[in-house]
Amino acid sequence: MTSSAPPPHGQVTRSDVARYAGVSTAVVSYVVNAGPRPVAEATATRVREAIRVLGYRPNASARALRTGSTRMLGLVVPEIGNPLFAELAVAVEQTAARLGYAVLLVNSESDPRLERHLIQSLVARQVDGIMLSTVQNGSAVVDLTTLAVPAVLLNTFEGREGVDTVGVDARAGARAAVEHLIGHGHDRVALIIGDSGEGVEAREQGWLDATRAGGLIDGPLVRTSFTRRGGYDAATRLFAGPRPPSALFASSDLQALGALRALDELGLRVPDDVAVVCFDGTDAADFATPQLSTVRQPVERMADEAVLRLVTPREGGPPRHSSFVPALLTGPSCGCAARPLDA
Amino acid sequence: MTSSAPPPHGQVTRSDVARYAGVSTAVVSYVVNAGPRPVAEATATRVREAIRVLGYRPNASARALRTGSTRMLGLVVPEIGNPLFAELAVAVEQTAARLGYAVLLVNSESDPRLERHLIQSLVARQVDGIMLSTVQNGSAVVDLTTLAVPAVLLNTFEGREGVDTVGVDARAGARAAVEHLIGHGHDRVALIIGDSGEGVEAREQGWLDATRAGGLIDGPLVRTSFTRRGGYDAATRLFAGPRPPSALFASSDLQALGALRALDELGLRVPDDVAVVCFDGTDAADFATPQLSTVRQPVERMADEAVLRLVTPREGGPPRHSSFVPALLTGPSCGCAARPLDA
DNA sequence: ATGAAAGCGCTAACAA
DNA sequence: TTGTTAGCGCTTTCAT
Repeated sequence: MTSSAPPPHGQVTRSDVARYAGVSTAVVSYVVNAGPRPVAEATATRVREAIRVLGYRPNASARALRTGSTRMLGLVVPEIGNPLFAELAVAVEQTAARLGYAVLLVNSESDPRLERHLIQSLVARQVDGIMLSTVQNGSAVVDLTTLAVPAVLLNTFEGREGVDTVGVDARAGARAAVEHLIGHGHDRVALIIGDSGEGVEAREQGWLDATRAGGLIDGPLVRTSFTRRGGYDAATRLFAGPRPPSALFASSDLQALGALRALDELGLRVPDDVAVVCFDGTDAADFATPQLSTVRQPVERMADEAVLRLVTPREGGPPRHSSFVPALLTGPSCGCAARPLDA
Repeated sequence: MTSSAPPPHGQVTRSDVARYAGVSTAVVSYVVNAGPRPVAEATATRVREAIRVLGYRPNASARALRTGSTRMLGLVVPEIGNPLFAELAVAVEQTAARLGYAVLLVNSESDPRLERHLIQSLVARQVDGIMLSTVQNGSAVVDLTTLAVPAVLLNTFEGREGVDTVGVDARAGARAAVEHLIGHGHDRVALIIGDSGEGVEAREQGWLDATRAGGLIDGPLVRTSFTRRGGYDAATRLFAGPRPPSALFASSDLQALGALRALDELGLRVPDDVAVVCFDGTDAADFATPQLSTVRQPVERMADEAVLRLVTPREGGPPRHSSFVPALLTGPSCGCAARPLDA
């Protein structure tokens, strides 16, 4: 039993370990980081033992200061209560964790001012990269390019000047959804569309593509928030008018959920009186009553791509846009058969 | 126009600012931190100008290393896809932000092993405190007390040895819910209960309290996960038997959502054939079809309390338990009138 | 294979 | 009121 008890107060540092193991602090570093210089196996064992005995934990702040990397990524979402963003956050976190990064997840609550503030705060905390699911189309992006922190924009439909982007081909997805409704014989397909944020125009365009290709006159359109509440209000308004639609395409699962509620209150049955299809493809759509037909965003793949972009920064070259293809999942809400629920 | 351009590469540091403003680095610190020593207004203005011109941002890692505080809190939740935890996360984030703290939010996916790992990783990142909404009842808590990081357990029904706890009086809430169903004339109230995690026993106990006080025989009980899927499976099973219940109490909003779906598939109407009440009181319950009667957890107040506990550590004294009283929100799913939706 | 030591950017005690 | 400076814990270059 040698001396070298852990210090009475304060944290155990690398030099406590070094002293206990009878080596230099450099060697402790080599052991902890498995490099960059080799260490004799016997020495390494002694060091590991010292670490265990003393309960040593490396100080991440010191390491970050020294290396210039916190191994943290920032993720900004408009609202974590939206299952799409919840799923995205989970996927991002998992991918990041696999690569040794932690994720600082923050909520902009769809507020551009708050969004800006949060981005600044992430930068101040020295995150190694920022993923932004932005509310707005322009301003925050400017910040991003002048930030000196790698950034990627998530949920964008198309590329952006000066930033990497990752998104889904929302136009094609929306078009497929509406074409499917037309295939069911509907000739008046209303659109419930988000009032801001990325990909709104694309979804609207896809809806137009399909209605026009199908020779339909443009159906009614309501612009509202991406929430349950938005969908509820929109559906209520759509069916208050004189010529209600026979089908509904909602730009988010959440909006469709709200619409289902409104339709129920109006005594309209889905899909008999009104067919419904939506966009996102989260669990919430799977378990809605009736199960919602929905355009599934490949959240995991988008998350992987975004994280990879940040942690393997490409040298030079123009910013890139990755577009993923969404898949239409059909279900009873448009008159198709139910799909099996995930286990 | 003096010299002192920002350094060609690398970050602008406090000494760049000091040089530009013609002061010492200490003064820059005093200005940035508004203390601890006073600075002449003229000097402060010059410093602020320098900060602006050079685009200086304090390095959080260096500050953390120096002060021993990262001003970050960790929040561990079992699943961010559950709206209860999403709401909790938002509330925690807001309270923390107000006090100058950021929140590292992580997902344990209800996996005890992962939960442990995440807690360790939060400690390694030097968070100033940890909030844990734990999956399990015992083991992780042990970790917590030996962690040398302030911790508080969220979503607990009662106090715990050695840790601060914050929770809801789930037993009283469950009892109120079930008594309400009995008041509607139901004499066979099934319980769909979570299979692990905090507060499970309390909810079960509250259900028992009510059925026994009402002179009912104990209804059927299904133990399942806290998810939509769990509720769906449980309801399916409950109504496959010979003597189905006339009412259902589910231990989470999500379970109730799943149950609604199952009931619909079985051709049972709510509340005519089966009444449903659940626990949590999230937005999801508000917008379900039909609107769910639910026991609302005061998420914001619990979050406030948890954050406050961590950032204002009390000296000595035994750990404390804060219990909040939930409120029963009635709605059509049990036969009451709909409640107005939040704006 | 290992050790000594510089220095990352910041805060605050001490000096002036 | 302001300046000087030690040192937080770590990584890594340069010696040995």
